[in-house]
Amino acid sequence: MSKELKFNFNPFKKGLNHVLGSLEKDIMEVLWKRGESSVKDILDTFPVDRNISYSAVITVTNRMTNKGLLKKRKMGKAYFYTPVYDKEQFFEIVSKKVVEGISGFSLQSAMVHFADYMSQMDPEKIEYFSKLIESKRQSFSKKYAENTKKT
Amino acid sequence: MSKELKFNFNPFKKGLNHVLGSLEKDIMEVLWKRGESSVKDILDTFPVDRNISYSAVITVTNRMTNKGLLKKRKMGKAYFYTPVYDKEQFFEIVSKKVVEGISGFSLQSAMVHFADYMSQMDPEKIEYFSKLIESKRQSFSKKYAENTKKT
DNA sequence: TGCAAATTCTACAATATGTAGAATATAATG
DNA sequence: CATTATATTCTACATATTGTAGAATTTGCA
Repeated sequence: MSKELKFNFNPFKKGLNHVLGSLEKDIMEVLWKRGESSVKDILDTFPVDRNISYSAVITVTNRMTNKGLLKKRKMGKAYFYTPVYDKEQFFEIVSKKVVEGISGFSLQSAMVHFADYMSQMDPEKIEYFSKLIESKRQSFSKKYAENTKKT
Repeated sequence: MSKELKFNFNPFKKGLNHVLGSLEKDIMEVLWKRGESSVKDILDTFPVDRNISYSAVITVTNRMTNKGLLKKRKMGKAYFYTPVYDKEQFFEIVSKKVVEGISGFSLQSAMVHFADYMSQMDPEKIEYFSKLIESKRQSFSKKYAENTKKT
């Protein structure tokens, strides 16, 4: 029943808007900050000059629930919404899926451009990544050697 | 005037369908294979049982032109379409943009998942990437050292 | 039981993509 | 130059996603 999380990645947007619409993003951020909240709670966090109807928010929270982003629970007369994934998990899931997707799309290009991107980063990041890859490389060699031996 | 290429990346699809709709993909592939072609040329490459109208193809080729995927040129009575980017360039552009996007989204996660993905690849890929990163790392350290010296 | 508050339903807008019919334009040819 | 085959343009509908909201209905609580 619980839908699998599906999303698109828009490379031309920023931050959460890579993955979420503008209102969806605002709602997610409110929920990550406040935790379980009602539509009224969410509306209350919006600046007064943001003219957005109760209905609009409810429609979007329900759509997000159907998309697997939120879960809802009735308390008193209102529904309260909670993110299915906390912020860290969400970024992890998106990153994993996009990295796998782009690697499958063109591993060679992905490697090159990732390396390029890294090279513009601060040395610590590159060091970190370099070591990460090296450890992967070694653990793989080890496994590979073992398998070879077995065969 | 010539529009900048814009696209979305759908991590849940495969190959070119990560970026293109089904008909768009088929058209791109025909054009990459045949080179500059008319709508009729494109239609002729489709299997007979694929009932698709002339209008449908023309509409999509024109939309692709507006999106910056194709350029068109009148020859005789018909327009002929050509990809703005060859296949390799196109994969490069998409990879670069998506890698930059996902790195900006969460560099830490991207690094980890990219390393994970690599670790499932064959050793040659990991070796290659390991060396790529290492060379980037070293050239960066060098530049960094120089800049430090200067300051 | 009655009302305030919340939900559901429905619907419209914009964008993206697939699809195609009707009307119109145009090149080539007799 | 008129006819005709063919290509284009225009328009429009379908589905999907996201933003938006009014109207009708439900419901919890006082």
